[in-house]
Order: sequence, then C-alpha cells, then structure tokens
Amino acid sequence: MSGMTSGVCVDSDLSSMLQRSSAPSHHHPNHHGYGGQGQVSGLAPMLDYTTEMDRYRSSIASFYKTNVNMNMNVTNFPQSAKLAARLAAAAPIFPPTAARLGAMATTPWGCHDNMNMNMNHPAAMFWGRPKPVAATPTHHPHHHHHPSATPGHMTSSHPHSTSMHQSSSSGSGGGGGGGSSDGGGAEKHGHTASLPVSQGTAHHHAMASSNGNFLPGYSGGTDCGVMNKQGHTHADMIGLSEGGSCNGGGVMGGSFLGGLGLPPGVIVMAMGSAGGGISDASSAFQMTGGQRALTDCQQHANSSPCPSSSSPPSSGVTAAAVSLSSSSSSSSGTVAKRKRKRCGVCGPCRRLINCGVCSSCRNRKTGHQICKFRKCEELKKKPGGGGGVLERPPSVPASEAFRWFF
DNA sequence: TGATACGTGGAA
DNA sequence: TTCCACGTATCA
Repeated sequence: MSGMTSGVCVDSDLSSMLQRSSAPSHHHPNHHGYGGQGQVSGLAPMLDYTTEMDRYRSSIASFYKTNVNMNMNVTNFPQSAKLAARLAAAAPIFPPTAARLGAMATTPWGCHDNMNMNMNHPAAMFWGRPKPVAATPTHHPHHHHHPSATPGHMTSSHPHSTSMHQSSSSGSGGGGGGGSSDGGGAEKHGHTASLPVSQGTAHHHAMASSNGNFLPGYSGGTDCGVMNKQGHTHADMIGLSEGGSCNGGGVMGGSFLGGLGLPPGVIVMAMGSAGGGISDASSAFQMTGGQRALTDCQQHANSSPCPSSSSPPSSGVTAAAVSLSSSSSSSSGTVAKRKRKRCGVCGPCRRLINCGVCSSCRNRKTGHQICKFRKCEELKKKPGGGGGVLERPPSVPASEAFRWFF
C-alpha cells in the first residue's frame, strides 16, 4: 500500500475534470439550496447541467474503458468479476449505468491503497466506499435524500430520482436481490453509488463519483447517504436505505434532516461516518455474500461507531433495532455469547474483496476466518472494551468525522 | 445444508 | 503477541 503514488488516480482526474466542467453550477453549497435557490430556477440551468453531465459521463466512460482494459487483470479478482456481473444484473436500477458499474466492479481505482497501481497484484483490495478525502464530496446526490429536497434538485430531469425512490421504498427488501443487503445491496449501492456518472445526478461533485469504490476514508461522508458538503447524497445512500441497514440513509436523508426542516444555509454537521458506515457495511458485505448486512450498526449501538446511533431513529433503524432485539432478545441471558458483527464502517469492513493471499484467505476452508484485510477493526478489539460512547471508526480521521449538510 | 465468519484456545 | 485451527453462530 505504501508506494502507491504512481497509480492513476481516478479521483483526482475526475475531480479536476468535474471542477472544470461543472463547478460553475454546483460546487458551492449555496447552489444546492434548499429553497430551490436557483439551481433549477430556469430551464437553462438544467440544460446546462445536462450538458455537463454528458461530458462527465463521456470522460468517465473513457476512463474506465481504458483503465479497466489496460490495468485490470480480472482473473486475479474473481470476486470482482462476480461483482461486475451482479452489477450488470442490477442494471435495472440505473440502466445506463449498469454497464459502467460492471466495469467498476472490476476496476482498479487508483489512488487508494492497494488499488493504486494496476490491480494485478493479488493483494489488491476493493474498497467499498468513496474516498474520504475532503476533496471528494460525494457523488451521488440523491434528491430524495436531500434534507430539504428541493424542487430544484428534484427535478424530473433526473432519471434516477424515480429509481431511487423505489429502492428506498423497497426497504428491507434490500433492493431486490440485495435483500440481505450484503450481496445485492452492496454491489448495488456500493458501486452504483460510486458512479455518479451514470446517474447523472451527480452533478456537482467533482469527484465523487469516481471513488465510490474506495473507502479510503470514509470521510467522504459518503456513507449512508449522508450528504456531502454540497448537500448531495450518494448513490450509496440509496443502497443503504434500500437495505434498511443504514440508518444514515433513511434517517438522515429522509426523515431526519427533512424533519428538521432546516432553512437554507443552515449547516448541519453529522458525526462520524454514520451514514456512511452503514451503507458501507452493506456494500462491504456484498462481496462476501453478505450475510449480515444490516445489523452491523445496530449491534454496535452500544459501543460502536455507528453514527446513526446518534441520529434520530428512523423507521428503518427502528425496524432494525426491533429485529435485532427480537433476535437477540432470546439471548438476553446469553448476550455475551453472541457473536459480534462487523461494524461496517471501518476500513477493513469496507473492503469488498478478499486479498486472497493472507493466511485467512489461503486457509479459508479450515481457518474459517475472514480475510485479514477485511477483518473489522471493531472485532479485533476485545469485546466490551468500547463503552457505549459514540466514537468514530478507528480508521476514520478525526478531521473527517463530520459531514456537512447544507 | 452449505458458506461465511466470529470466538476461543493452543502453539509458535 | 500473533498465528492457526476448530467449534459454532448466522444467514441464504
């Protein structure tokens, strides 16, 4: 991982590209406004936006085409291939994006840890989340998640708005196959989200999109549909909400902020990788078949970083909690014995692909252990050590602990 | 029922 | 302290 400077950095490229092309219209927080400040005030703006998006898409398409073919050795990442296939299958959600998503699944994003260079190395990992870097605002602005979903953003012009709603509504269904959120969900969101391009809704974010798959840091605020500084939510959010696993998605984007009814210009800070974590969790799980998708956050309610715990309960959360309690209620007496689950927000949890080279991967059959690089930070700690205080996921930089909403 | 992964105890 | 193997919980 250290030495990965030479890799192509999608984020950078995209971000720069976006900044150049779309900056005018949306990077400033004010542009996202709530009151429909203008974003969609006129038809012209929209047309302009569309144009920008087209450009953006073209660029990304080219990028993937080139990088995937050149640098990726899919054979080394069977799971990636699998993922790609799933993504393709999930295409219905974002038809235009499906293809790209598939590519993404196998794409080696540069810039992040192992991903950097060419993915040929067996140890290459696949991150589940967007880059944490501040520069990476989020990608997918899903309107409905927007705190004050303004008409402006919500314009029908966005092809995805519909699908987004559907997915969110699907709730526990977990986005079709994603039900468990892990498998389907993860792929779905994780990747989908990552490609803002396809969604077209991603305007504004310079990079956002590109990174969807990396988790470098979580800071991206991406998780769980939390919005980025610019007030946009990520596609991931959708996934989250779908799975219902993510508190962030549902809570924050939908009811939480919406309920608050914050006036335009008001800055709301969210702690930790809350939303992100959750959503991430789901995505992270996807790769493994996602058995435990959702509950991660809930389980950690006591000690975990799951940000959502601090947020007002959402229907999704509540449901999750309920299910959780129900499942564990019987074990109330044996609570201590219950297996802990992945937090879903830490770096390892966000990884979607097994390294294939660690002892755990090599001895999967006999070792029964998850890839060492995917081993949840929380689980590495002694049980009960945390305390119930909300704390940021270990891997999340303090500076990235907050997410801003406008 | 199979796959995945957490918990634990022993060995290095 | 880390690694490894096994038992077993959990989920599809």
